Amino acid sequence: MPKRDAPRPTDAELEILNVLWQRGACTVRDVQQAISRAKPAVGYTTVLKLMQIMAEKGLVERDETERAHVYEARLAREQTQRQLIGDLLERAFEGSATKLVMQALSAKKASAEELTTIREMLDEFERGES
Amino acid sequence: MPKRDAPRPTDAELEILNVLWQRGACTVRDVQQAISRAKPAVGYTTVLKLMQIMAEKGLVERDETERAHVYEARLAREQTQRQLIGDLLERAFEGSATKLVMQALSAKKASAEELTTIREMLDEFERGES
DNA sequence: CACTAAGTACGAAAGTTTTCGTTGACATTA
DNA sequence: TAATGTCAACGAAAACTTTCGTACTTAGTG
Repeated sequence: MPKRDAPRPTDAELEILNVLWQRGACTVRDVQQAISRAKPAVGYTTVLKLMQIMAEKGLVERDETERAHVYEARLAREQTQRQLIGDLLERAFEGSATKLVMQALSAKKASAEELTTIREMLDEFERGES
Repeated sequence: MPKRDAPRPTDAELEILNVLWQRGACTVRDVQQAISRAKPAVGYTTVLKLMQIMAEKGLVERDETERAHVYEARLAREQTQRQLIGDLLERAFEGSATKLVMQALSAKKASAEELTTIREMLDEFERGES
């Protein structure tokens, strides 16, 4: 049986994935401490349980060779980002990427620098597509 | 007491909001039928219950003057879209609108026409901001 | 009036997500 | 070796989401 598609990660799962993407493969303790640095702190076993569930769901891969298991995100950050964007596109934007981009720019006042980067991206995108 | 901020709508709630945005103020039956046209059908009382909860949460406003209550989205579609995008930006894109736009374009192959529209938006945005 | 149709309210079940306590295994060290 | 600390596993509680059955109300109709 091939690995089933990874489901959309929940909020708490995404928080864990962010740590794994930023720091690479991690133990549960690594992740728990990283999260607790930025937040009111969540218990160790909470994070452990979530990561076990994520392994079952196929969101992360677990290396059990060491006593402290090491977890790694199974999909690249960009891949998950595309998944989340595509999902939101369908659920809230009627599939219109244009509208989504428009709201993205007004949701977070983009800097001039960002706008330039986006313009460059558009150029590249157009070249690659046509 | 001022109305508390509307929380992020859940998946099922967003589906209802989509109907209200598209058709304007609606009764529960209107919404239930609209949803059932596009889906395996969900029960009437399910939709009713959801809309009652949404009224409590402040996602919709309810007009009870008629026997069949009439519901209306409390926030404009664009406002909710911004909320969802802003939320996703924080949770999955480290706040980088640029990265989000990039993934949006590659998640859904944007057409040349869309790219043009986006460019125009960027121009307008830049003028308005600087 | 009795009956039916269409509506709201309510509560509870089922599913999912998030939380953490407890247990037992294993390692480190006094 | 005994005590202490770290870990995975498990189960269950708590919170939230989605579903629908049932009861009650009101309006229309024979």
